[in-house]
Amino acid sequence: MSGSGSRVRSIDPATLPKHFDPAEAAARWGEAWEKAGVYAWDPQGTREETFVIDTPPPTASGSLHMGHIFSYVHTDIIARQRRMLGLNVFYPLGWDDNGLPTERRVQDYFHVRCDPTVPYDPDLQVEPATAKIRKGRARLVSRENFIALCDQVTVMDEEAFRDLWRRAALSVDWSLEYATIDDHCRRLAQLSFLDLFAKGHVYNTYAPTMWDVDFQTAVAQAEVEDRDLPGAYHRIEFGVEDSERSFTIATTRPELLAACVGVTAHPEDERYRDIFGKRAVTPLFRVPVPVFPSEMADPEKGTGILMVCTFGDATDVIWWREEGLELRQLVGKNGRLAEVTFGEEGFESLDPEAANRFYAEISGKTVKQAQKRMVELLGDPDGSATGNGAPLRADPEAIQHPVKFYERGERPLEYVPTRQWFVRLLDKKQELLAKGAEVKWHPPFMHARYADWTEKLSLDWCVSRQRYFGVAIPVWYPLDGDGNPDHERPILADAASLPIDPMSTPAPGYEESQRDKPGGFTGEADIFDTWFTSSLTPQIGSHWTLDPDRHARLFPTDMRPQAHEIIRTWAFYTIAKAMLHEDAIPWKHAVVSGWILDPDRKKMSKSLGNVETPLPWIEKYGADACRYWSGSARVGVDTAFDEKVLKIGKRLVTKIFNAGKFVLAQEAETHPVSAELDRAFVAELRALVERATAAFDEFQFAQALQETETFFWTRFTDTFLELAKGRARGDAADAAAQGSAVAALRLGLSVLLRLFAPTMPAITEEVWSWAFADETGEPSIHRAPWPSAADFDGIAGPDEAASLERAVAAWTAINKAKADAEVSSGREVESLTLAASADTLAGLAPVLSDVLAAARVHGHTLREDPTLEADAFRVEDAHFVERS
RNA sequence: AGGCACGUAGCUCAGUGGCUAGAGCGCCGCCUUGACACGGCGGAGGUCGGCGGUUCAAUCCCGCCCGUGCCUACCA
Repeated sequence: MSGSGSRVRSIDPATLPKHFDPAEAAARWGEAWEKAGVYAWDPQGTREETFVIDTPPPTASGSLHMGHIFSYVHTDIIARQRRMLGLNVFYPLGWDDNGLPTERRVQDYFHVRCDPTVPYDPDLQVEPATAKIRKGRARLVSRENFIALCDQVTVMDEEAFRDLWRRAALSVDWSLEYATIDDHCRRLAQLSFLDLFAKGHVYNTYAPTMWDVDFQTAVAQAEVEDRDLPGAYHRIEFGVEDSERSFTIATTRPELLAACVGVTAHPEDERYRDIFGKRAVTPLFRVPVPVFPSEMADPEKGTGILMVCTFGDATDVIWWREEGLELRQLVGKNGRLAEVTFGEEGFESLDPEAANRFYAEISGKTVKQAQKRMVELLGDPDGSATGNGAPLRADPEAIQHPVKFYERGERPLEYVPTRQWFVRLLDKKQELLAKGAEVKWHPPFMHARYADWTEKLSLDWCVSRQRYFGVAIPVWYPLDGDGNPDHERPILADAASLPIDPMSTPAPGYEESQRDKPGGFTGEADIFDTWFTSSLTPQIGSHWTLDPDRHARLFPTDMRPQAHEIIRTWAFYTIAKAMLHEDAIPWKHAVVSGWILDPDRKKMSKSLGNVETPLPWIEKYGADACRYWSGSARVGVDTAFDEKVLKIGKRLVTKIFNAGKFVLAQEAETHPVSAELDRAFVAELRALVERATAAFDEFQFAQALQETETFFWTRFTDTFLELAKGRARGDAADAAAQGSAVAALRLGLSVLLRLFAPTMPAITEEVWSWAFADETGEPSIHRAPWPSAADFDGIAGPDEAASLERAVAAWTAINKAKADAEVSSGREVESLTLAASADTLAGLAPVLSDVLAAARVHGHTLREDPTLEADAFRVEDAHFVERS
């Protein structure tokens, strides 16, 4: 165990810059990492040695904020730690660019609207819209041109995101980049549809569906949100056919009176029992409608009796279906009241002439306009069905009530009967719940969000959208002799032909010339819900059905990072897809990040105007400091944005830089760790590694960081380093003692750098490169082995576990004496007396010289004082050297 | 209205059935020290949201309440 004359010294501090420049280092290392392929996934790795991340594909809508940094850095920290564990990390990044967010951004950016009836213009050039252009009417462009503009904008937006990810030092493997609109993803999504069709999990049907009148598309349950809006109960008197009887219903949607197809009340409601089975007569339109009892009617609400319309709400749809009521659809796809004629089939009236006169007043109006006019009309006694005067029996009673909106929409959803494709899920709730329970959620309570949503699911998944920028549904329909499509017998695309667009490719067995001709075919114009594609991200990465070998290596994935507000969409649909396709779970762990809140604890979002854009912060504090901020927030916990944390991160980076500089500048003979103080430090270090590793195993990166950071400051730089400093510099004559100190300091630095590396990749790589890269043969710390027992091989434990603690206590006591005397803690001490219990003094002996050196004490006396508690020290009779 | 989470120092957050409840920032005092003034040392500051209960012992477990946030439900 001799140094045999070999010496260590790695750097001359004079050659290093005084301060660390994070921006310069980040740029330099970013380039080096990419060049060296540090983050490359090895396609030959087995499933066991591979760690697969199902990265969320961001919507590159052009708005970047700290929330993006926050959650993606969480994932990156895990990725880097798993890579250091020796795992073959599969860490792709995709872009979820299809769907409405992109369409909306394109509409705004160019001030255009898609109109499928406009012919394609191959030479179309559109400049970004100016404020002046936006004042005019939007330019109408063809479907093909619109899609091309979407492609153009997504490429541009993705560049901004890609730059941010690089600046944040995300260790993604860019060779695995994909976009949900690219050929591979379109192919996968269409293959998914074919598989679901073959297994009987999809169907198309004509039914009332939630419809956004602005975007003019169907939407799924998961995309619907309630908003509290002011409304009003309108009390309207109805008559009863062949009777003097009348009753008053209460409704918030008087504009749908002409769509009334029934009246209902609770079966036990004494007030209305006599008219069940009779026909009520609506005012104004004089339409007879059945009165029926229903358990769903609440006697406490309104007047206890209500009109059923096609369609005012979800309950109307149920009544309509269960009671087999007429369909009188008034609200059209554009949100305006359709033109109808009373007296014709489906719109029977006891007085068609009056009905049509009244209806003419609201026909073609928007729902809102129609309501206003309707209230006026209801004030007209001529409209009464009973002869009791104006049908509106009271002033409207203002209420506040929840109204369903498409989450991105501006006007309430309407139920409009349309033909849509659905994935059948309602009959599989139990299986979906079982699959959700198989996934390990972090934090565990996030599982409740999934289970809650799944249990309360009330509609199958509507996957068709009447939009343009997205993945086409790969079907056609044969046309009969009259040109009517047969939706019951869709023609499916051949799997080998995917991806295809049925609007530009003819159906198999047909010629393009037969498109939309009687006896020919028609293409499905709808596209898929964007979640239909993004729910396949695990399979997109694994090349499901296309490359079985790769699929076996990558599916199911290990980790799905995501935000909690999209558990009901992305997480739910991904679980559903994996189950329907392969009866599998898509990932073993779902790691759910919290939100970034502004200092007022409001969610940071574009619509609230409280977003912090990340680039200025990266420039001010450096990527490592921003990552430190992200990495200090625990999984699943909402976190307020706080600049103070960035400052702390930057301070830590500086401290690592300086500590590294000091440790690696020490020159000594090579010796093993042998001194008591050093062994005590190494024992603590070993325990730290165990705690940090255990935390990472459970995806608790914040805990690992906090443990490491606390240890770094309080056990390493502020204490051990200070206590061992003198010996390391060679103040003691003993070369072995000096070598031990240097070896322990270097081991401490090496281990701490590696523990910090996942969170702060640039500074740790920088310091690593000064010495350890060559020594270990690991050119990048990000491929270096994660600290483990192997790092401490051959180092004996301390004689007493508390040696370091005791040394610190004695040193602190001397420092306090200096503080009390208002002298610098660096002041030399001529002499002092150190009092402590006999046992404590005995325990201090092996580390005493380090304490005295650190405190710069020249002469000392030890005094036994049995009144002092264990490991308590008192400094007496201190005489300080006068400053020269 | 149900469910979930949260409520700890001025601020941002850790933490645990048991010594005297912690960190950083901020504040006060001292120290230009030899890796680091982008630093060091010392200090003040808390009825751990409230009320009950279980326990030898509760900030932690249980119940109720108050407050905050989120998810879900609620269009007559």
